[in-house]
Amino acid sequence: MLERRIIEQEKIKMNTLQPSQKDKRILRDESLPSVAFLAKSLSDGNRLRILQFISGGKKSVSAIVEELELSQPLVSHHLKELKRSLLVTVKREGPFIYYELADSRVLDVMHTLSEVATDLLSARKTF
Amino acid sequence: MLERRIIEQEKIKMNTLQPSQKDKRILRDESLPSVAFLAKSLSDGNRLRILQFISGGKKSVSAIVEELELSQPLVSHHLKELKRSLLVTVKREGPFIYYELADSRVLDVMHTLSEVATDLLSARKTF
DNA sequence: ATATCATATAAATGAATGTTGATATGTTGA
DNA sequence: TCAACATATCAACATTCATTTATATGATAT
Repeated sequence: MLERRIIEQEKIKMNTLQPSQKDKRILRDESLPSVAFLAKSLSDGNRLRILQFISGGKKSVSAIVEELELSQPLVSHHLKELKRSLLVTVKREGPFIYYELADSRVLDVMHTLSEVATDLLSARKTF
Repeated sequence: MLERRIIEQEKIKMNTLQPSQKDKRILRDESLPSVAFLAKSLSDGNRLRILQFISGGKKSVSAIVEELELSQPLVSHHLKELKRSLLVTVKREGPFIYYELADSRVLDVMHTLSEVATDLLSARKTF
């Protein structure tokens, strides 16, 4: 019999009714690409290190290079990526170009993801 | 003269002193790879749609396929990726395999990133 | 003007990723 | 056992991405 399948289909229908009212955290589908785009910017360890470093105030490229011990072109590349996602702002001062964190909420996001990772990993080992 | 450069170097040194005390949101370097890994899982629009859909309760693969109008192998692939990052849990029930959101905080992260994206884009147009 | 410093860009490469189409595995009901 | 369904895996492909090395652009000081 196909009872199980039919029940399954009904559950699907019920669960998809008015999805936006069930949880205020639900986002509209149109906003997901932007979220994915920002998340992609946060998906590289070196970029996260850069963001964290410049969160202490504007930093020049050479300062980032020295602090993170990465090659200058690599840092420039990642900064270009971060600029493309608007996560950093740029300001020229004399020969230096300073990069600054555009929105401190990305630090909150990083912090939350870190906690989630810790919890998920510890739960993983609990069995 | 090299005064400017020297001053620059001093500023760098001052700003990097005791970085962990300056802002409690600063993470240890060792935790950044985990954050990057989770962010990578959130960096695809289809995966975000899946996460959002299953946030309403456990969903079978076929339910996801129908709701999101994606091919079944593609959904399976993304679910495998989400499982790899521990963001979803799996439970077999009869012929169906149900996926569930492992941690609702990823919804908060998505929401925050959405707000950040909105604000950054609107600031972009303000000039 | 020119040498030096700060940063960006270009070219090349290897690795990872998203997607599709075809096929395999596993479960259920007859 | 067998047919039908649910899901996973495989192979192939195009694309993106992180990184390196080399070079170009732009600002400053002499």
